[in-house]
Amino acid sequence: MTLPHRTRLSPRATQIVQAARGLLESNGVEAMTMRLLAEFLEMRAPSLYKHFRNKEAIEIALIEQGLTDIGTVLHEAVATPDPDGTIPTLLRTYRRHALAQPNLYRLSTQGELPREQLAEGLEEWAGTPFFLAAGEAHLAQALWSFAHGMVILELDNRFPPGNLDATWQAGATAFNTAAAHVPAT
Amino acid sequence: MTLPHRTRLSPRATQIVQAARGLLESNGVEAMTMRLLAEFLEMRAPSLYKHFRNKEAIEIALIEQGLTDIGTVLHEAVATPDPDGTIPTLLRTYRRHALAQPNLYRLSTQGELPREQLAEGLEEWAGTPFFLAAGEAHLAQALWSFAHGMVILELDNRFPPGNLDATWQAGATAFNTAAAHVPAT
DNA sequence: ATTATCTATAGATCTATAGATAATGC
DNA sequence: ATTATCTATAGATCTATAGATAATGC
Repeated sequence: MTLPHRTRLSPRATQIVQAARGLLESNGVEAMTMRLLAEFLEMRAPSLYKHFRNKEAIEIALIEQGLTDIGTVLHEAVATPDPDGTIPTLLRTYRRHALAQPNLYRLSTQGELPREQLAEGLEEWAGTPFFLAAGEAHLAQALWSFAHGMVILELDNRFPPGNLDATWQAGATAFNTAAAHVPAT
Repeated sequence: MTLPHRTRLSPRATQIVQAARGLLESNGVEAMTMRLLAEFLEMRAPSLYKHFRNKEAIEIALIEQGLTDIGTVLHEAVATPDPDGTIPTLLRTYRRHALAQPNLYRLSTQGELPREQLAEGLEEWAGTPFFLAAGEAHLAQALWSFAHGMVILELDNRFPPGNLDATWQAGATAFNTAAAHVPAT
């Protein structure tokens, strides 16, 4: 399955998005202001508006990057054969990827998506690995919800102290068992 | 299991929190400002500071209310015998409750909790029904993650058009099967 | 007396536009 | 010529404090 086309950006605009990503990841979403971004780039805030219509346009570029990155690693994960089964592999990959860039993960998965401004097909493409692993659309969505819930609760430090690996394992087993009962097509 | 004590508030402070809840629910979290809250109450913003130290204190009262409400309905749900099993009932109740007050749900379940300022034991008490339904701590956390992921993705309009009931059903079945294999204590 | 309200205002933000100036590309 | 930058600044916020005034409770 091939990656949808993303909005093409000028070299300078690409630099700005990279800087925004760095700022977001190291200082959190509340640091993602035009002023701080400009400061980080050693330029003045109004100059940013020659490259992006407004702040939202930068956020959209970041969301596209977040969805592209996550889709890339998940597609790779489900393509790799694993004796444990593809659901545990998918979940491990999902968790590792999200925790490695928590703030970009949040930005691209929380809140409503500005779909009409996003590269066509990107969102669906990024979610397809769940379908490939679960074998059926509803179970796939349930599996995705479990993964997202786990990640976001872990990032928000909502779990009591304990062994989170075992929690992932419990969910993986439950979904793996359910997937085994999906009739093959 | 008995509800932990919450911070006691003066009658006027209670009114303010109720107004804040109304404002939050009808206008979203970005409308939850001291100015708009005061306007809603037909008073001036500085007067609010005679009742609450700062804005965070109001948010904390709201979070306590959110956790108390959710805990109350979930405890009731798992106490009611149901031929379908307690996991499907718990999930149905969780979803219905969250969707009925989406903004309070978000406020009390997203982001880090200011635990040291929250009523002792409240968070744990609100989550106990998952343990009662799943029969084991790790499966309980996985079930909670599934429920939270489903709700938050539904609220954020992240699912493609389709039958969400079937998705809940798929998850419920997966967890129900897993719970059936938990050895009874 | 005490408590709740008010007015006035400090002090920090933020996004975004207008118009001048410097740098680059044909 | 065009594009990228700058300075200056408009116009909206926000939270929170200080101190005056009105309302309430003993």
